[in-house]
Amino acid sequence: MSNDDMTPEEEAAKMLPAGAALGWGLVKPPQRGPKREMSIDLIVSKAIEIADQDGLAAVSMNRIASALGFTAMSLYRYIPSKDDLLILMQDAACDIPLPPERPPHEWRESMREYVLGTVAIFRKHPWYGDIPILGIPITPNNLRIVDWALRPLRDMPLDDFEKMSIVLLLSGYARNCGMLRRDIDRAVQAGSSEEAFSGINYSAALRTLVKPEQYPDLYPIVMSGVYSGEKEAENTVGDDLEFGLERMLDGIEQYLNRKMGGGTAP
Amino acid sequence: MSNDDMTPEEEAAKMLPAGAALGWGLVKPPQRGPKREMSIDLIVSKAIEIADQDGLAAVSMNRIASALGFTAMSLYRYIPSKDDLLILMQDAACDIPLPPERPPHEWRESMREYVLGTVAIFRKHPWYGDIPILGIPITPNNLRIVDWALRPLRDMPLDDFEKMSIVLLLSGYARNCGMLRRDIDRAVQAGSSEEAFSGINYSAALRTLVKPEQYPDLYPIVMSGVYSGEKEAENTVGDDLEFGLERMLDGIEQYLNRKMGGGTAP
DNA sequence: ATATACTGTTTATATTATAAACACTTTTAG
DNA sequence: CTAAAAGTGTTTATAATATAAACAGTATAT
Repeated sequence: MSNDDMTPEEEAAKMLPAGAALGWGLVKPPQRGPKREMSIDLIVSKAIEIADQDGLAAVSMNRIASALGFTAMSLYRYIPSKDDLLILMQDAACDIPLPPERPPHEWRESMREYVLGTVAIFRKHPWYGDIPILGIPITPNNLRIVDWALRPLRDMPLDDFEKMSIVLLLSGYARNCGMLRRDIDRAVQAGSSEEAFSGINYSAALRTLVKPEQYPDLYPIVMSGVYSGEKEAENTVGDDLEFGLERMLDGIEQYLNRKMGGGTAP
Repeated sequence: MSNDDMTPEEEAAKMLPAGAALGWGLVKPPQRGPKREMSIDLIVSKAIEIADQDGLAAVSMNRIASALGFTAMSLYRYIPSKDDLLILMQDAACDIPLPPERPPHEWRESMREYVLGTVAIFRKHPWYGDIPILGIPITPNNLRIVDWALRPLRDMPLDDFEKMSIVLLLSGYARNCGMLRRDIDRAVQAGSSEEAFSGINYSAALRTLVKPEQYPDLYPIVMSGVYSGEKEAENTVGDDLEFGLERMLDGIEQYLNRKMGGGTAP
C-alpha cells in the first residue's frame, strides 16, 4: 500500500475525474480475469452513434448496451458512471485533424479557421453542446483544441494572461455560434417542410405581444421580421457568425497595434 | 367551436409553448370549481428558492410541492409540465430593474452596463445557465432584456440585421462570462477552505500530462500556472470579463467609424 | 493447485415525470 | 332552485432512469 511505487502519470490520474483519467489512457487494463468482450472505445463510439442519430437524451446505459448486445450493467465494468461516459464522448468529438499551421502574419485567417473548425464540431455532433461544461478543459483532445487556438498567438507580444483571455473570447464565441447553428440545423430538420427556424413559428405571436410602449427598441425589429429570422434572405450582414467574428478580430488587432507601441491611431 | 371569438392575444397564446403563454399571462384563470390554494407565482418562486439553495437538479415536482405543503400532482393543475416551469423560472430571473437610459454618446458604458447586468443574473441565480436555451427569447421579461441591449443602438446608423448581430455578440459574451463566473463562485463556495478554482485541483495533474511535444503552445501556459487559474493574483488583464468586453467594444466602434463615412483609418 | 481478480448477468432499489381515476367544490345554464 | 359542467387537490399506478449487490463462471499469478 505504499504510494511511492507510482509513476507520475498514475498519481496524476488520481487527481482527475475518472472520465478524464480514462481519456488520458491512465487506467491500466486488468491483468487477470476473463477476456473483455468490449472496450471503452467501442462503448464510446456506440454512444456517439446513438447521440448523433437520436440526440443526447436517447443515450441511456440500456440503449448503448443493447445496441452492443450486452446488458446495461456490463458497461460499468468499463466506465464508472454515465457522467464519465459523457466526458469521454465530449473528448472523442474533439478528436479532429487540425489544419496545417499558417505563417504568423495570417493570424486573422488562423483564428477564423479555429472558430469555424470548432463550430464544425457542433454541426457534426449536435449533442456536443448539450454536455454541460464543468470546468476548464482537461481531456487530451479538448486540450489539443486549446493548443490550436493558442497557435496564432505564439509570437505575439502578449503575456499568458492576455493569451488566455483571447482564447476565452474566441472559444466562447465559437461555442455560441456552434449552438446557434445547431439550433438552426435542428429546426430545419424538424420542420423542413414547414418552417425554417424556431423563431418563425412565434413570429405572428410576437407581433401581437410586443408592444411599442414596453419594448420601444425591440418593437420595430419584431415588426420587420428580422427578430424571428423571418427575413433572413435580405440579411446585409452575411452569416451571423461572420459579423461578430470580424468585430472581435478588429478589436484584437487594435489591441495589438496599441500594444506594439502606439500605431497611427491615437 | 368557432375560432373567431378570440382576442389576438388568445390566438397568439396557442402558437407559443405553454410556458411562454403562461409567462405572458395569456392563460385565463378558471371560472368555476373550488378556489385555488396555490398560484403560478407561488410555485415558480418556491422553485427558484430551491434552485438558488440546492441547484437546479434539486428542483423536482415533489420537492416543490412538499415545500408548499401539497402533493406533486397538484402542481399540474397550474403548470402543464416541468419544462414549462423551467421557462417560467428563466423568465422570472430576468425580471430585474433596468438602469436609466444614458445619452447616446455614452453607448460604450451602456453596453458595459448591459453585459454586467446580465452577468449579475447568473450570479444571483447560479442555475440560470443550466436551463437549456431552446430558441430565441420569447418570454416577456427575457424580451425586456433584449430591448435593453438594443437601447444604445437606437440612433446608430445600423439596419436591423446589424443591430441584432451586435446584440447576439454581446448577449452571447454575457452568457459565457456569466457561466464562467458561476463556475468560479461554485468552486469558491465548494472548496472555500481548500482550493480557489476548479482548475487548481487539476493543476498538478496537467503539469505531468501536458507535454511540450503534443501541446507546444499550451505547455508554457500550463507550466506558468496561468491555465488553471493558479496565478490569478498577478493577472495583467484584470477581470477576464473586462478584457474581452473592451475588445468587442473596440471592434464595434471601428465598425461604426468605418460605416459613418470612412474615418481617419484606411 | 488454488487464491485472486475480473467477467457479464440477474435482481433489486430509489428517483424521476406524469397519466388516470377519485371525491369534493364552486359556478353557471335551465 | 337544480342539475350539469368545470375545476380542485389526492391517491394510485406506470414507465424510465442510473446504479448497487450478489452471482456463477474464467483467466492469471503464486
